[in-house]
Amino acid sequence: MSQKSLQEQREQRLRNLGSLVERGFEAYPYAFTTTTTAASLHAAHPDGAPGDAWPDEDVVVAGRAMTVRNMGKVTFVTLRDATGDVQAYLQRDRIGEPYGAVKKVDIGDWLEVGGHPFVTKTGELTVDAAAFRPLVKSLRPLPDKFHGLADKEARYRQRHLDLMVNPEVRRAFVLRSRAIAFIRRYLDDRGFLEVETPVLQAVPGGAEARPFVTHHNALDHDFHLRISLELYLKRLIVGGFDAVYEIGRNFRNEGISYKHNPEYTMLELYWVGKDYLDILTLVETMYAELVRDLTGGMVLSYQGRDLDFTPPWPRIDYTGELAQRAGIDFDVLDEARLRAWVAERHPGAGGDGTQPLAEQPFHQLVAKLYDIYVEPTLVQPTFVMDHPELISPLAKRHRSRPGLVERFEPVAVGMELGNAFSELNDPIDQRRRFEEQAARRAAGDDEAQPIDEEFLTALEYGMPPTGGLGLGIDRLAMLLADAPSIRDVVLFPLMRPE
RNA sequence: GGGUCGUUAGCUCAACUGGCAGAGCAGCUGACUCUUAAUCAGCGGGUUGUAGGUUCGAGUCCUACACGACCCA
Repeated sequence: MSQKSLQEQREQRLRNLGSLVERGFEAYPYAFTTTTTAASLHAAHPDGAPGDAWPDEDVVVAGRAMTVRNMGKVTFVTLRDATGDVQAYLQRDRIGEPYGAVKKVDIGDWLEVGGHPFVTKTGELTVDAAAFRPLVKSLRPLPDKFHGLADKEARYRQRHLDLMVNPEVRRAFVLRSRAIAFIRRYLDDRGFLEVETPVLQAVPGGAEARPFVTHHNALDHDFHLRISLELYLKRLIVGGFDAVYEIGRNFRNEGISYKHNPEYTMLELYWVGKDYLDILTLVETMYAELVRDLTGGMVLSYQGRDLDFTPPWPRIDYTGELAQRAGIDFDVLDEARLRAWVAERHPGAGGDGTQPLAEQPFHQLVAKLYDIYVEPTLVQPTFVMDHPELISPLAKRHRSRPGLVERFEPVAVGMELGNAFSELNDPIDQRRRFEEQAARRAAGDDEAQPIDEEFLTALEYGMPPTGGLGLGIDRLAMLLADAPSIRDVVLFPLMRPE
């Protein structure tokens, strides 16, 4: 690919770097020290009027030159640091001979500027430079200073550029980081212990998903990247910890969509002595307090809709809601009747050539009906309660509702935000559930979970009654940042290599 | 997996029913001591995603491929 213009600009910038060195500047200095930042300088002088000046206040700021307006013997430079933008004013009469080097400053270079603050005729707080120093040369031109970088592919592949020129992008990732920090603080304050469990697993379990496979050379064995944190964390409960959590990356070998990235971040926690209703209270309170802490209110504006996180959130019944939404007037777990109903209502095969809905394995059929009739209708934060056992192989049977388990999912804007159970701690029942999963695997369902004998053995030592939770961090960040796609809250979303 | 759309200068985008590939920003030269999308004058910058095809002639039409976006399942 010929890039003559780009090459010319790069060569010009290298020549400019050479000129700066000839003038006695260090090409790549090792450190610099500032006295303030763009944001704190603005905060220190909030109500400056044109003509105001603080000649006794010496400040040093540093940042990337985003615009350079050279007017001959005076030059304005907009510097951007991690906190925002601040303008610098370089005039020959004040700086003296080194002013000649200003012509060799390119947009994108980092500059250190020392001087005193004043307010320009047009009311902008500015540092009147007594001295300046280049900190690093940018060899490449920045994207359009007005339009920024718009091409989504370029923004994802070159996130550094996206962050540089599209300041609102930074905000989403700051929010994400603060949310994670809040969760850590919240759980630490309640006596939870943060732990780390293996990413490389011989038997990937804890969820129904296809794993990535990798190979360990010295052991000459294939391992899987984890698809959940669940089974190892429960083994820690067996071992005697009474409240643990992990915030970590899961890897699922499946498609990409606005709410799915193949690697994504989950919070999982396990809490001894608690059942799913205790966990529900924890989720409701933690989510609400987090939203209030980060945004100041309980209502988030997401893609034009107001989401109210004020507890208590509505609770709806999985099977009951499905029946009502779909207009089914019998028990949705009555397989024969449901298949007949589906055969009548959804006769076609899926667009991807899969078998007709009515002929799919019953657990898949139920889950798909939920995906069609229930999940998309749930906009406000809502708890979906008491799932069928056949789609919940790790959750404890409901204490009073046959065929169901003690489980809930927080849902908002049609997105599953998490998943929680009264954890199944009966090793005999757990083995039976695994065997059902194994039968599904044998029948060709490669998302069904393999039997994890080590986990079963651990359970046989006795896991005390425990409530557990998985919470999607990326989707939480989407809500907080008002981001329409998960790729807007993942710094480097997975892309096919160019 | 299916459908629709997109890919033109470093960036943002034009280019009619096929007829010399353009603008703004960025860059270069010059002017300018309060500008802020600075302004003014001049100049350079292209294998139009890749590979084929149709045509006197292709950014434009056809085929395949690559990458991406959006929608559907």
